[in-house]
Amino acid sequence: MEFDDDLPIYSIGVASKILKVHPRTLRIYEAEGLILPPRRGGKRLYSKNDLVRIECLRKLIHEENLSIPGIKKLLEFTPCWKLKECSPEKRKKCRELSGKKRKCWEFSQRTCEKSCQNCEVYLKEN
DNA sequence: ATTCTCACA
DNA sequence: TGTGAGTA
Repeated sequence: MEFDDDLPIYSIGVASKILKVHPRTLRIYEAEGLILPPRRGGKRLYSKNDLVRIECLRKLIHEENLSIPGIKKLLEFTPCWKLKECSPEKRKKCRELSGKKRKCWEFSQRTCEKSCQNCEVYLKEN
């Protein structure tokens, strides 16, 4: 099943082991707002897609020589409807609802190549 | 046993 | 980025 990929199931310990990165690094990514792992009982839980996103971050940092602030800049200049596969109609609603509350990329979590349905999720939540 | 936050010889 | 302290 594919929708399982968004289920938060990995603890930071498991995630860091799979990704072979220091847990501290993962916490830093979150503090920088590059990844938004939901928490349960104060514990971060990463989904399969989160792991993919993190792999993307590390690829950008190491292979593309981008810094954390650099990536944040990149995201700021990349509207969410370019990151995701949003229909013009959906896009319109999205902008009406989001307004100036949050920056696009703050809720447009997605992987490098695959899109997600956060748009719909966001619409439901509001 | 694990994770969390904070701070740094 | 990594590591240790003190908690929860």
